[in-house]
Amino acid sequence: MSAGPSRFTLAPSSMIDALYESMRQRIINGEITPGEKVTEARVVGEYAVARPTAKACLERLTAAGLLHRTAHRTAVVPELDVAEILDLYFARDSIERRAVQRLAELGTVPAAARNAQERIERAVAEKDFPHQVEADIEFHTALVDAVGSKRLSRMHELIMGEVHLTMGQFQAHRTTEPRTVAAEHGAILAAIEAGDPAAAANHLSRHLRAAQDRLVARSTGDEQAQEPRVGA
Amino acid sequence: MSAGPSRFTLAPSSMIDALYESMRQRIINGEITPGEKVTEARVVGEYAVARPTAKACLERLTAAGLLHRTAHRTAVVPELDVAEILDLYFARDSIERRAVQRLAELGTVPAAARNAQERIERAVAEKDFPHQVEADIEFHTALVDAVGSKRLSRMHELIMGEVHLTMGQFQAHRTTEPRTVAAEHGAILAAIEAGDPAAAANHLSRHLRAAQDRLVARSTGDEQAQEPRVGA
DNA sequence: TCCGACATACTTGTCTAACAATTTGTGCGG
DNA sequence: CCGCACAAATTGTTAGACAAGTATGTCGGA
Repeated sequence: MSAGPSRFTLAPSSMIDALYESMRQRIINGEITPGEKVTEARVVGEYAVARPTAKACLERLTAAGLLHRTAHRTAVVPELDVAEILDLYFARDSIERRAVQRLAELGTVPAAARNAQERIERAVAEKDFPHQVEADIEFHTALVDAVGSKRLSRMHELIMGEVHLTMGQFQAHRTTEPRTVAAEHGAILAAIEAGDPAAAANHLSRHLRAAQDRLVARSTGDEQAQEPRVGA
Repeated sequence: MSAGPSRFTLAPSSMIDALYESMRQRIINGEITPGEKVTEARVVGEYAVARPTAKACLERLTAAGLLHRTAHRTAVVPELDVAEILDLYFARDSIERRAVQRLAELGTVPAAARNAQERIERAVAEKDFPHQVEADIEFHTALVDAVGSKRLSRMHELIMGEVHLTMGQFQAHRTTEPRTVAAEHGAILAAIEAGDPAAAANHLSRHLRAAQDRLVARSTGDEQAQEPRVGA
């Protein structure tokens, strides 16, 4: 219609949304390290926004599990211990297992999942770890979204922030084994296509279990090596 | 300790929390009917609070599914159609089914659940429908919480607001069958105590299916009787 | 030297006031 | 009867301010 002075706003149309996205990226990519304090005043200073805006942003991040906050205390980026990793993956398995079961019953393999898997392989070839992590998240999110349940997707989204957080921190150690991951993803999709709910669920649970074990192994191994090393 | 001028604040220590609780009760009990608009200015006028406070309250209610809101539009109490009821109960079943499975594996019957069941029977005897609904919610919440997974509980909480909403609206029709409900609850607990995950899950799914069918039946029946009647 | 109480600084919770941007409703004219 | 422009209502965001709570540091006493 009117080719007037309208600007295309790729920004999420809302100041708070944009803030949230930016802060989310920074936390996930490890730019803001676990244990680091994030005050409202700091956000105000870094982005030139008003304090209520920063406050709303921190509240959203807290709701997504990317920040921890109590009463009148400063928000901090959480460092998940072993118990919380187990809890997180139990919740994750509950949702995704149900999702792939339903998908197998319907026999519908989501195109978005195949798409994400291709992107994973491309990122692996280019040794682009951030995109590899992102594509992996998208693969699992695509599975859940394909069920078509708004509420299942919302519940999944509620915990995937924390999952992303653990993987982002994990990425610094770059000990992922992309070949195994690709094979496991393929097995899940194959079981869905074959219409075998039990097999799909089992493949998924094994896949998640492997990821969980890697995280736990790193977490316990890091216990005495808290400080980041400085030299090679 | 100074026994000074400290007042005992039973209110949830935060203005916004108190507001949220009050509004939540009013929406669930049907005082604010589905389809009714809830502007920020209205909340400001009714509670004598500042607009930012009211805004934060509405945002929380929206996150809990008790209000629907888009962009610059006024928030409204949602009326769930059949498709959304099915979606809601699919999500609910996913969580609670997993919970009772895990409980049966551990063989631990939560005391809070038995407690809630007693309260249901008492409310039924006194024909106190609001408390009956509340105790029923607490029964199911107790099952999930007993698993001990913070994140599973949070996901459950995310959708139970909407469940409470449907039951609150349902309550006006008072067509629940308390005897059947008590028997179904008992069967679930028995299966958990017996350590039979599959049986517990099946009992639970049947129970939820029955509740869902009642809601759907009412919803389709109400389709042509939209307006509330004025006379007896 | 060590421990505890008080004072101070920092951070968050909430309010008042205001302006900007967007949606919705209404009335006029074609 | 339909479309367009204007006006009202509502929300998004900002600024500044004060109160309340927490954490920290210092000082005095044992």
